[in-house]
Amino acid sequence: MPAKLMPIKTAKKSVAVQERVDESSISKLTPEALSLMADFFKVLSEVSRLQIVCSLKASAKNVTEIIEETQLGQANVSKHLKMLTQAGVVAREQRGVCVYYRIANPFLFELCDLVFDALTMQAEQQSQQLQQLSQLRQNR
Amino acid sequence: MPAKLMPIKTAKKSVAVQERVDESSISKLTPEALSLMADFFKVLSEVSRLQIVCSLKASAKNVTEIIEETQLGQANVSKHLKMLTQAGVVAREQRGVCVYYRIANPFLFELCDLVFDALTMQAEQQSQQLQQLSQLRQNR
DNA sequence: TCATTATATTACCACACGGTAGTACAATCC
DNA sequence: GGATTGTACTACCGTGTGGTAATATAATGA
Repeated sequence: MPAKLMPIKTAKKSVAVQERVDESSISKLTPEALSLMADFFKVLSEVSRLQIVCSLKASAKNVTEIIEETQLGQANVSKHLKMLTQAGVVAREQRGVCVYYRIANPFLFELCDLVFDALTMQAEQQSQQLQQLSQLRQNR
Repeated sequence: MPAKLMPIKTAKKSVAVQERVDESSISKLTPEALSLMADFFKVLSEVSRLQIVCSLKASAKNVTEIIEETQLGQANVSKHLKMLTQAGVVAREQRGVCVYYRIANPFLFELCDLVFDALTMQAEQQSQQLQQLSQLRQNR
């Protein structure tokens, strides 16, 4: 039974006890905890997997539908879905002959939107800086 | 000049125009945009780099200090710092002989805390489900 | 000048991983 | 039974990348 996680707003509830961390802090995490985080990020660090995740945003889909939407190879999609499932990012559900996958935790979309916005702003700032630079060069 | 990005709360301001996306949505991103996101996640998908990022949470540090704190090899740290710098995650600043690095965008910590909380809750739920399962087995 | 310190770079190895062809397997249909 | 469909798995190849030793470079100090 795939478990729904709570939305971000209420997520701070009970953090694993981490001998006196200054409240939700990355600074003193053990290498093991960092390894878990790294694994999570690794799952999201491939375009194909992000494509699959995106294709599941609107609704749950079976493998064939995912293949059609992403234009990825069948074995490839199957492999990625296995990884996404093991990571708890998507949930698997057999319906008759087909196997449907869905996002296990809507938190993922908030996260991706956040990252996308940050990257967008970063890109904007960089282009602004380039503009300022070229203006400086012209005014010289 | 490393640019500070805005905190999460106000980050939604100006998203790159993406022909009628339903407001901050991953669902219809181009493969190119997904590729940028994947690259960002890939930077954070290695324990060593997360260790370096963590070591910079308290304050900016030079390479030698980072090496001491993380216990990583010098060439290794240098390589990772280059990658982190190119990704815009950390900023480089030469002070005399030493080179100091600092987190370029505090947004990163909010992101990592969010992910850590989510992973923690996920782990908690899984252990709860295991408990329930073993109880079911006993009551049988 | 020579040694030392701080950082970066290169070359190399080992390994992980993405993609794919081929195969397996179950269910359904003819 | 035989063919087809939907999904998973295995084997394999090529590439990317983390770690490290060795080297480079620049600055500082003896």
